[in-house]
Amino acid sequence: MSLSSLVNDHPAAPAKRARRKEARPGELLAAALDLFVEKGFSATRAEEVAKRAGVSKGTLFLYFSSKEELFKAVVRDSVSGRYPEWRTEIQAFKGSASELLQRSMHTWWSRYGATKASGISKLVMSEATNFPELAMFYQREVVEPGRELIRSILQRGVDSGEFRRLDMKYGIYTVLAPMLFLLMWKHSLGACVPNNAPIVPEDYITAQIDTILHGLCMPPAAHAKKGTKSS
Amino acid sequence: MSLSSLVNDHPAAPAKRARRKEARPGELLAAALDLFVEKGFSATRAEEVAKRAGVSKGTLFLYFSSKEELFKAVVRDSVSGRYPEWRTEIQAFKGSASELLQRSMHTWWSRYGATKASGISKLVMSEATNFPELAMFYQREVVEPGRELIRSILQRGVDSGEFRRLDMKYGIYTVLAPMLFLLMWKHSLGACVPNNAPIVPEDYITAQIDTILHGLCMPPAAHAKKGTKSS
DNA sequence: TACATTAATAACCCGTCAGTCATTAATATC
DNA sequence: GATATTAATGACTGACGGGTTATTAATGTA
Repeated sequence: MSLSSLVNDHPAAPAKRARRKEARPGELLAAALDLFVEKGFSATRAEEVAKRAGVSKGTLFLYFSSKEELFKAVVRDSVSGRYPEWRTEIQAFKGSASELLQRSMHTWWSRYGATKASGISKLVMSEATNFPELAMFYQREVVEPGRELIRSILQRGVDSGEFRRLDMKYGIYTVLAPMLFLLMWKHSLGACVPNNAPIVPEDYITAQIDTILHGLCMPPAAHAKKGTKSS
Repeated sequence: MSLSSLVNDHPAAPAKRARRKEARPGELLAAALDLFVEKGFSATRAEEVAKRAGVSKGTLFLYFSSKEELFKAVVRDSVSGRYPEWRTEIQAFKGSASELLQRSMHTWWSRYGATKASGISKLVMSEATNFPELAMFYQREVVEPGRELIRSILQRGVDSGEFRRLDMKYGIYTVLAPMLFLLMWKHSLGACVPNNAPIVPEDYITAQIDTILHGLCMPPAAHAKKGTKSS
């Protein structure tokens, strides 16, 4: 683009003050997602969001009435929207509950955990107490639906006799805790502390699944077979 | 105290400008811990810490050269100091690795997780990327020693044949992840979102231990015994 | 009582930042 | 081309907050 302006600066030139009402909101949301994930809600500067979107601060407030509204729009745009698709896939899955759980966890990582959008979850956990309105918004739009998805997976295993009978209230956390921990780690200490043995998410998840399904203890039946991994 | 000043305001009166060089640091640390835990690092105001310690802002900076130094002092005072005791207790424990793991997790909660000091862990996870120096300080003084403690517990179980052979690198997270998740939850969404089924930490930990040790799947040997819980 | 020392203070400095508003310029209409 | 409309701007405001410093007063010493 800088080339084009050197070679030919009349047509398709960057246009310093272009009027692009349609494109602005999307560009602002993209810039805001980047910066919220990188710095958190509080530390993100409205002016910097605007600059990254190629616009002045005044313009940002022309499209979003406040920083909080901007944040909510980002969440709706890049997090809540994914649930319907996942719900459908889970319901359509043919196979054992173990397989479903494995696939769901790996898929969740590749489609959400590994993307920029996952930084939003970390941000909310981090700043919930300072911005209770945002926390409640997130709880309603993201946490509750997510809980239901996990519950449906576990319930399938219990109903089929594949899983032990579980107290669902806490059983959900068996899945949720390791995944959210991975997210938090990736976006906090894992991101800024030099580590000679960094977590490889896929390996971490594989290891967690193995323990979630089979536990740390030697299986009672497998008397002499030390160290059996199910993989 | 306000009573004493009404009844008798000459001896033992609050003394507006008392010189108490010995007591200040401790009082400032206590006030800082409260506020850091309540609001986080960035959102905590130096002046408010001073006020809570019954002192002016200038006095705070007389004892701690900056907000970051104040924070480090809080960490040393209320987190790092506990490790030697725990290490000793774990090494001295007589009993199975399962029992040791159970006791360690419950003890960790009652002595750390349930206290104010645990808010420091949440704070660091939350603000690590914005304050990398603090993150590295915490990694060195808290995370690494903690990892070693968990490793020693799991290794004991593997050595005795009680646990399956584990990849220690990820095995540690089997214990660490559910505990840190509980901490994060307690200090974030759990603290500000009204919830009709709040997590009861002791029950959560008990449930997690059960899954960590035995997994979700029905034990292969226990053919018809659906839903067996260990505890 | 006089003087020296230093703990404590409060006003101050300087930078930051969410949100506003008068002004400017790109487009639409005639 | 003239005029109206409105997208976009950037200077501005008001509040905030970490850290400093000149001043004050409590205590120790003689």
